[in-house]
Amino acid sequence: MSESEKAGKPQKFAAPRGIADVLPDEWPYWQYVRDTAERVCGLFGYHRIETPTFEHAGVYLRTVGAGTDIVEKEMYLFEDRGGGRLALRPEGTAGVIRAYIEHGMASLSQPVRLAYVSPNFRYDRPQAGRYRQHTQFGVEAIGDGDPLVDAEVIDLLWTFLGELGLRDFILKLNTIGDQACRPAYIAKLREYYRPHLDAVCADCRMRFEKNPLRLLDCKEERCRPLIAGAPRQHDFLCDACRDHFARLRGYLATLGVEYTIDEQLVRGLDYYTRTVFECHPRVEGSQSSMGSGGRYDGLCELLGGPPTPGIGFGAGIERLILNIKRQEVSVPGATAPDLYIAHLTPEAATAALRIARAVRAAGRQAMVGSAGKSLKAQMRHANARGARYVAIIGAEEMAVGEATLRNLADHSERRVRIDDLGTALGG
RNA sequence: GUGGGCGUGGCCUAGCGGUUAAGGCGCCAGGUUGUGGCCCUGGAGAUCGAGGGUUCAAAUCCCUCCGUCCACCCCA
Repeated sequence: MSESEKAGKPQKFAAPRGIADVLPDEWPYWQYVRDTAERVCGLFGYHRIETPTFEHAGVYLRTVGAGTDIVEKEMYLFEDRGGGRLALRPEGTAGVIRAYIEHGMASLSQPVRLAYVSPNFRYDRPQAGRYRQHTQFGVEAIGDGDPLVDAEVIDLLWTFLGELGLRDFILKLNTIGDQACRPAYIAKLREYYRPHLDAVCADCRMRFEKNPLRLLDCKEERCRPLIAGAPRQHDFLCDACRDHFARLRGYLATLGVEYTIDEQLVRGLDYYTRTVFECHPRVEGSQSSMGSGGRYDGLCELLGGPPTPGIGFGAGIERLILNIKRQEVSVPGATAPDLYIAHLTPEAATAALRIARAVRAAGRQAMVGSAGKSLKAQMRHANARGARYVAIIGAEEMAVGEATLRNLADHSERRVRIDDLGTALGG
């Protein structure tokens, strides 16, 4: 029991750590990003899918990877009352693949093109652009392993960022091989590192065991020389992977997508194969990634489905908004009332209600003033809300069935029949 | 998980040991009888994050906890 409860006062609550409210002032940014995502998905023919906020824990435990931070320390795991082991969604892809398998989407024409905007949960330490609940716009193209689809998905992300009005972003691209060639490379990498394990940082010793690919992007100064001399993944790619990557690069060149090959780029989830990519501003800040993803050709099988290739990306809306603000992209603001109805008597209040309904029926935003407030107060309110017109209705107007219609921009006033207000606002 | 900064009315900030904690924004109300934006006046609103300690005296110093922000890590 808290101190305040002992004192008999109700406890005050704050949102849980790392969980943010989106307040009305922020909403225009959200709406802008969501609308843009929806529009671009429409252009590419990606259809919306909505999977549940929680799944059987195994959906993530089996796919994301045993050594990953997500599984090891970030998942929100809980039991329901029936004893089922569940997990709040930590990432978007696994649940979509589960739905793909469960609903037999393999029998649709492939690839199945899906898109979603949904909250993800990770128990991580919050900081700028990092939350315990964040919202991802994600896209998945499932059932076609050709690099043409890789190019399409990357183009979708690229187009999306461009449509958002973001500038100066670039694409980092890499291939991390597949089940055929990656094991051999990892063995080679381990062989190379093994004699030097006492020279590298503690994190790298752990990476050596759990996620050797990550050895390559350690930022510790002492680990750098070793990285420089490490065997390169690209030298170990099988012919199929090499060809896949080469064709993808050709497609991207055609599209004019500006990218840099980053052999250090690996992903935090184990299921990725071949293509991995990440978009970020040319001038990198922390947490500035604007979207990243990759191919996951073995994922479907991990969830008991047929062998099915797939590729997708996720983009964090909070971070996109961070970048939108940093780049001062202008977004459409909140809407304002077309008509604010100020009323001065109880009878006028009733009329105001009727007028508001008529105006709204004509497709325009109407707001009724607060009862019992002075005209001055209502005018101030109308102005603060950015109303275009104010209809003033007092005893004088009521007597003749009219309203005084004031244009707040040019201060002009005229009398309008109350019944005509719905249409009197013009264009 | 590691390191650092910060916690004063809804928001931003002043005060950094000594009378009733100050200002700005916002909110509310007035500035003649029914009229906004600027301006003026007034008002509401703070147990100075919480607990403990030092002191005659603490928002101000010390400790603990909590929260928050930033960075590392990781990632969206």
